[in-house]
Amino acid sequence: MVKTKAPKYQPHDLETKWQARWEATGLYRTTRDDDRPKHYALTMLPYPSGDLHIGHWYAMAPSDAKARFMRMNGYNVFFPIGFDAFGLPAENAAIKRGIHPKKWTMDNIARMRIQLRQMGAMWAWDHEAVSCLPEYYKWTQWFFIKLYEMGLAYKKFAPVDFCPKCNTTLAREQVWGEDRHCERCSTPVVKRELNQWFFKITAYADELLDGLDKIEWPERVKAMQRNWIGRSEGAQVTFRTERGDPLSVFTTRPDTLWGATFMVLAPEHPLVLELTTPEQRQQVDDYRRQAARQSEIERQATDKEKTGVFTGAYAINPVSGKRIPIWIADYVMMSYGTGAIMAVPAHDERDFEFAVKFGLPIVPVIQRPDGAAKSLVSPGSVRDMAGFAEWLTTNGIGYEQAPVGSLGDGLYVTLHGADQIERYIAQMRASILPGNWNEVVGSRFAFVFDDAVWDLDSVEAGECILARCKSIYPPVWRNRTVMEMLHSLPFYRDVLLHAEYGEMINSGEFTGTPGAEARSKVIKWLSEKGLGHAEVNYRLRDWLISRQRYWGAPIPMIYCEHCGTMPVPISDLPVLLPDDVDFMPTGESPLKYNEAFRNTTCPRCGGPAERETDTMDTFMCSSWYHYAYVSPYYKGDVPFDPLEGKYWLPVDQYTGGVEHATMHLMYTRFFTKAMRDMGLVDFDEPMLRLFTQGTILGEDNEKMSKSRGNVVNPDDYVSTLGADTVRAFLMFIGPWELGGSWSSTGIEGLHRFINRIWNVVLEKNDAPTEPAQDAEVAELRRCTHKTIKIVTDDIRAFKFNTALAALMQFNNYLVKAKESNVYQTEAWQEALRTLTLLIAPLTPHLAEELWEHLGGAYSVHQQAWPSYDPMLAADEVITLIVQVNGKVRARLQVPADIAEADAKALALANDNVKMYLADKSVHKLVYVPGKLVSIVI
RNA sequence: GCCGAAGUGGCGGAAUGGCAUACGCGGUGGUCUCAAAAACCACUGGAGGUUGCUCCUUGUGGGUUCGAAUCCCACCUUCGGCACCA
Repeated sequence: MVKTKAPKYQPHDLETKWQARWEATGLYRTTRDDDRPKHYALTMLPYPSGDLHIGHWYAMAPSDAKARFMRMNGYNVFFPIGFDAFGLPAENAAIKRGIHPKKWTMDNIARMRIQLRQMGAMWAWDHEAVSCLPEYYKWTQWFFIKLYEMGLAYKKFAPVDFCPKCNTTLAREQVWGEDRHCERCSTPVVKRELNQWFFKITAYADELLDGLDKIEWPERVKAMQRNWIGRSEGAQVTFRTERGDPLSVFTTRPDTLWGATFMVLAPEHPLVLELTTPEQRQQVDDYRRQAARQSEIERQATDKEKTGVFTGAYAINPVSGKRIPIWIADYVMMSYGTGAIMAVPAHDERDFEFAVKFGLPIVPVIQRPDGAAKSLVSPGSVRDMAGFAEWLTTNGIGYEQAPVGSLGDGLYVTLHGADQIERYIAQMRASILPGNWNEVVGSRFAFVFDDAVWDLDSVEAGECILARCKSIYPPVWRNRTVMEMLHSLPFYRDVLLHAEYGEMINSGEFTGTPGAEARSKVIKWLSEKGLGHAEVNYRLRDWLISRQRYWGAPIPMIYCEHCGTMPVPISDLPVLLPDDVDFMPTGESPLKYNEAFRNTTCPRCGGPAERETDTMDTFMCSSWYHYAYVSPYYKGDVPFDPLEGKYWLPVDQYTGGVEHATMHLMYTRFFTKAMRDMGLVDFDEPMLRLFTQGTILGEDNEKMSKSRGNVVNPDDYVSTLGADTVRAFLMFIGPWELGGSWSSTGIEGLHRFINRIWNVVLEKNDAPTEPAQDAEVAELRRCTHKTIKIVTDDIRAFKFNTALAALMQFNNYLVKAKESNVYQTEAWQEALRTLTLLIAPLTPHLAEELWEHLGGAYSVHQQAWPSYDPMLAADEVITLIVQVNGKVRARLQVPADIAEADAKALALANDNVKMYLADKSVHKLVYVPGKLVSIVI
């Protein structure tokens, strides 16, 4: 057969040609169109770091492919792009190299625009938004003022990380390592208290939580947000100090109130100074000073041993009336709940640890649900050790005989259930020798003496028990509490405390209340008595938006000595960032030293006033950028054109990195809810669907970094293999949500595939000499339509890797079919057109070129997505699997519509199957239509 | 510690109750060439074999089922998030 060589595939020429044509014809310009359903596709706003790296490609190319797919499926697709242009790297470049942040940023954007165009994405460049331009940040400032007017912005003192050597405040990501040192000079950072602006995101905590049920986001991201919001239900209970000051605590376990044997306040708690007795003053002051020096992170290190000091003061437990000591400790955080806790050491691990360390009393008030208890029978403590052991065995009680220190062998007994415990104690009472005791711990805490059984059911009981034990066995003189004594025995440790719900015990009138209703009953009772009420607490904190930096949107607030704090009048926006500032770090905003900026006049009294000199967190800019896109730099009196917004919003499909799960994605949801309450939008959630892609790793399976030297520069591959190859390879690596590693040989393989497509479409064979058989044509069409189905389903579900695998398989089939008589039939032409349309979202330039060669009308990207015909895709012949006792013994080619009886008969008649059946009788025959016959013998 | 994701050939991965290892990379052999590269073709999980076949294999151990990579239980490893949150 004679072949006419196709022109060589020259990706670079072809891609620049089509990019120019797409631009010239305005192919991706987007306008409202009420005849088509709209689809707002969005990929996360890039930061203009300088060069487009492979990570940008990995995030954006598949997102573009999906947007193109939606467009071919009849949607009016809006796929905008812009730049998150404020932020630290620009300012650092200014400090280090003397380039103005604006110039650095705008130069980077200019370079990235060119690189982004090389990707061949369908971006609506006419909607580009750059967040550092005054026309943009005017609206960022507008949002600040609106939030302020709604009471959602407020100012308070809050700590920032500060590097004493660089003399500058640091962002969270600039603080590194366990020892929390400065990213640039490795000096350990210190905390500084500064008066800063916050947004009251906590006002929407419940809505942010509940809204998660309404959006199609990955469960992983929703779980992270739920975790971050950290809603916990419980009660607020008011204790009183002995002097009478109210002292409120938050607890999730009001059912354990009777077991609250002490209280702990955060060292910063305002009541501490008043409560501390003169004798304890010195210790408390020292501890408070030490706690203040530590960073929040240091304080929160879990593995650290508990510390604390006694204030000398006492409180009254409101339910038991008992006098309990008040301590301070840094394991209690001022920022959560009320900054004070009731400590229930018997049912909280932290309180237990604290109580054991400081000799505070521990009383169990909740029954163990598992009924487990332990007892150690010391050598010589019972009348007849062997007989006792025998009694245990005959009563089905488990024990182990092992040495107890150097005293000889004892019995380590494990009990289960109230009945066993009861009988054990009775038996022990009968066996225990005078001058000894035995204890049962766990499900019951009972001390068996020769004349009585004492239960640990109150603080006082504990004291009596301990006193008697000391008189019997002096070596325990050192122990301050019964529990401390028991804790010294490792055998007991796992049954001393539990945090489960269970029947209330030792709790006055509530004793006997079942675990399931304990919490609600106690809360109801507390409310009736006026001692407390149901309460919900959140882990979520308000959003700190002040940055002591130059390169950000100035916070539009004015401080007047006479009129106080007030927002800049809307008509005066934007508050322009001055160009002429000194960036040298001082630990404060460079704007503070710009007199022309700082000094202003009061909009109310006209007198001299000062501007706020801090700028805003860049997460502010990115909280509303998807609204800006619909009409960038809008000139009206709201941030975006309401008509455009009404048509395009909200975002239908968002894609981006999972690293934004709790910051950006939480802030933008908060913004949308606030915007709804301002009357700007009529929906609750900004992004209906979210897909989070994984990370692209270096060839060595490690995160790409300059120091590792495993960074891949996409430009190198774009110039040689072409953008289409890079795009398609990134999509082929593996499931998009899992990320994957770069492979320089893998991308060659993809390039080969693209070349094979090129050749199968463009290389001309001689016409076949014989006409094609019907069966051959049917098979070709079956393959075509099956491929349409797979590729459609896979791209819709972001499974680009398997979509490409299906296309490779289809192409491999076409390479063979080309040598047969189906070549140049109508079915052949259908196959080539289909192949071209199916690859259009993945490799847009290649598809456009091939489409032109096939005689299709410009542009391939405006064509309808091919539909598949299930009748054509259906198999005529299937492989019927025959199993004998679950093992495959034969594969039969049978008509797809074979009758059950025929299939079974064929299976049983197969020679290999017969060998396994031999003379045995068939016990069961399973038939799955179209799949298999399973024979059980 | 809690929450989440993942574990399959030499490698990336496919298959979510019915042929394990699709597709690609790598490897081996071949065609073409003076030669090489490229391209193309064939083979490629392991072990055995009487080669028109068998056994083993999806992190480990159990279970459910005619049948399990897939469902259930327990455990191990890796990665991500949160972490003294009362």
